[in-house]
Amino acid sequence: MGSESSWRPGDDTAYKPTIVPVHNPDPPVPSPAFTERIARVVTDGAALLGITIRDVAREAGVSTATVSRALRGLPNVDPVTREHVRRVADRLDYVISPAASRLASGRAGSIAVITPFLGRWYFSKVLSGVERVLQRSDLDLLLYSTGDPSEEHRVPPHRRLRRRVDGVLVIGLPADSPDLQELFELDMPVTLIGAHSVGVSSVSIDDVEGGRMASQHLINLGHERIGLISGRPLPTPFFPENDRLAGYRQALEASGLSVEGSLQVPGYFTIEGGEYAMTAQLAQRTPPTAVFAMSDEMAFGALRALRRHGIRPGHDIAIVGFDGHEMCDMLDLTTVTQPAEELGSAAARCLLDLLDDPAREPEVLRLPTQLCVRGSTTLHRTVA
Amino acid sequence: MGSESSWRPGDDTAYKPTIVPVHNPDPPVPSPAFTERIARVVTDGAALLGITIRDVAREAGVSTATVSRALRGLPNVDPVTREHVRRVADRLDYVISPAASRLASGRAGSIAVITPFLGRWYFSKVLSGVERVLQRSDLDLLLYSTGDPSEEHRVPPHRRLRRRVDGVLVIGLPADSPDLQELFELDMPVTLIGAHSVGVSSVSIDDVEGGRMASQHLINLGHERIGLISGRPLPTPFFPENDRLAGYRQALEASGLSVEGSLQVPGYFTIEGGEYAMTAQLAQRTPPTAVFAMSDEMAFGALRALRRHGIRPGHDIAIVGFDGHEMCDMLDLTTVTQPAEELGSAAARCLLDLLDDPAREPEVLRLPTQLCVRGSTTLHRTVA
DNA sequence: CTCGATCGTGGGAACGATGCCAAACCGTAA
DNA sequence: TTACGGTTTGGCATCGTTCCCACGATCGAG
Repeated sequence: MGSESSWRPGDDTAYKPTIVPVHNPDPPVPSPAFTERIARVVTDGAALLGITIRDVAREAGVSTATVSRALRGLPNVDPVTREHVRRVADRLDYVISPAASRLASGRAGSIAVITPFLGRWYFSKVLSGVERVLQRSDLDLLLYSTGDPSEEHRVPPHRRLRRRVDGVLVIGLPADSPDLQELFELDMPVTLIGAHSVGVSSVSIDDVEGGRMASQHLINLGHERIGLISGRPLPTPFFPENDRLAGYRQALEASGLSVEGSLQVPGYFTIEGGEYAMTAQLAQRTPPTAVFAMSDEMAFGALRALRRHGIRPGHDIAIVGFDGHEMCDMLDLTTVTQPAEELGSAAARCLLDLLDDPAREPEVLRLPTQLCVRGSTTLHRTVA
Repeated sequence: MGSESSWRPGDDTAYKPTIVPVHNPDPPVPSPAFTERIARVVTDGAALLGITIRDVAREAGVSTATVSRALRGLPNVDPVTREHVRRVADRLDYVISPAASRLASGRAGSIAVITPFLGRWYFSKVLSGVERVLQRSDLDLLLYSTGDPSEEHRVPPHRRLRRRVDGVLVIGLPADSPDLQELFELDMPVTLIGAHSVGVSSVSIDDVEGGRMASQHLINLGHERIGLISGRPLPTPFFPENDRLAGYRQALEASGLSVEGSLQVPGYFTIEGGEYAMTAQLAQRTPPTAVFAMSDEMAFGALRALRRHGIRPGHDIAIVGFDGHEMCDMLDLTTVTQPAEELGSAAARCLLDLLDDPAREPEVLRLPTQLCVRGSTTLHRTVA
């Protein structure tokens, strides 16, 4: 280490380049408390005890209040003092105790991410985006997975969240869900991802537009019987993809096409589900000539079903997915791309802003989607 | 609510079914502290303050110590007292303050999961398994993503972990990594996932065996030029898949086949990387007749490259992946399946055990892999 | 030169639980 | 009756910060 900058308060305790100041035989005399502390370190093991802010304060010759202010970057600390405190803290390898800090400040220092799934494409991508932003804040990211919103929650997290987090990020819960209402009652900052609700911050895509885009694309190709592979069975009141469904319906109605319930089959957002749904579509007396799957994973399953039946996507039938999964390119699947990771990072930033100033107007962000046309919808269909 | 069970200590403060006990005009007189507290609730807003253990104690007519014991299920509490305290706590909607609890107990009440990636198949599956187990413990799950271990860490988390967590779960960091060494120096319970090291708990698969299984399968089919799509470029000292590579080499050597460096191309565990790697393999003067890709995602990319070149997997070339990705079935890809989610849940259980009793012998678990043969390796090859 | 403002700093009371120890209580045996 | 183990319970110090308030020093304006 280089030369030391000048240093004022309590010059008797001026910075000395000794590594372990305890062994320093010079005045100031080690306070009895400090000696006793060291004794405990020796007997109990250093790891158990750790250095506290008081040790830093004593060693730096200032008060604990000053150490706290200096280390947190608060104003009204002399730059020289601040630097000196930082040095001492560094030298002692001081780590602030989050528990104590949280207790004293009343802040939880962490935010919760609530997601129905972790192992599925969309959710893991969103989470990835969230984490990237949160990493460079000093907030902890607490992860809660609830399982499918239509099922029983494994543990309703609301109770746990109470004094534990400063804000919540919710992925893929429909805005009208009762679970969400409970969450709002906790009144702490919340940002929705992939959903939106009046008076609440949210980052999402325009699902209506996305659904319409996919459907319109099929209509433009001349299709008139357009099937839908939805998520859960359609009478489900609260489900995240109502908007995507609405887009599908609107597009069809706008073109004077009938929206037939028999052409809407649930695929449960899984590959297998998509496969079953496609098979069901094909079993109809008049099968659709085109299918819009509400997620790529279901579309993948649909493609498999088609292959099993010897039906060539893009030739004999048109398929559109939704998400922008990396595999679409491989499988030559037309899809509506959404920026999942960006949804996560934007939402995290949004929540951080909200934490800064809880009175701030809730922000509603819509990120763009894009139709990505591939082989599964190449061939135009002759209008009957 | 129904009738109240009998109740002993301090019968003057016996349970009364009033919702807000403060308004109860009977003795015992509300202590000044309590009145003052309520005043603050009124002015500052109830949400800010919250009910503390003292409120519960006062309302239940017992000491805070008893409340603490009763609510935490500690022994030596009269069942009647316990039930009564529980009821009162419930009625007041009391939530324990994690910060205070942690400060007093010295436990952090949370564990960290450190993973290089979140958005990739393997890691998201493992995380999913971890979360499922941790959910029903009372520990918080803190998520830290580091980015690729070969790159610079975005934030070295070790410092942050110090007083923040009771234990650490590490996914996919090679046991000999320097990062891991630093982690061990924190000396708190650690369980490795997908790696193993002497003296440390770990849950992994037998990667050597897995790599050999895949390679041997190709050898058995009569292949003699077997390419490898690895992760990072091979001279990398610390990378998680050294074992998988070792299995590949062992299998080849055991069959008297030469292990050629030119047949080992990095694919960076991504689809694109796999595609490039496969293209590079094909560009060789004598391309391999079979390829083992160290992950399914890279194998997917390889398949795409093959399609681009008009080469039919299973006919003109054999491909084996590694992981057991759901898409393998769709793409008819032979692969070595590993139980990613179970790795996560087993590791979480292992860490919980370790937290219970830190002196316990470190547990080393190996979960089985399985070769899953599909169309990409069906055709036998005539031995030259 | 005096009077505020402003800045830097220290003292000490919270924050809300836990955990140790002693006290109270209980039933039983001497 | 007393003594005595065992169980319940209460009192209180403690964990390591933050935050409020007070205090002294410095400085420019009147």
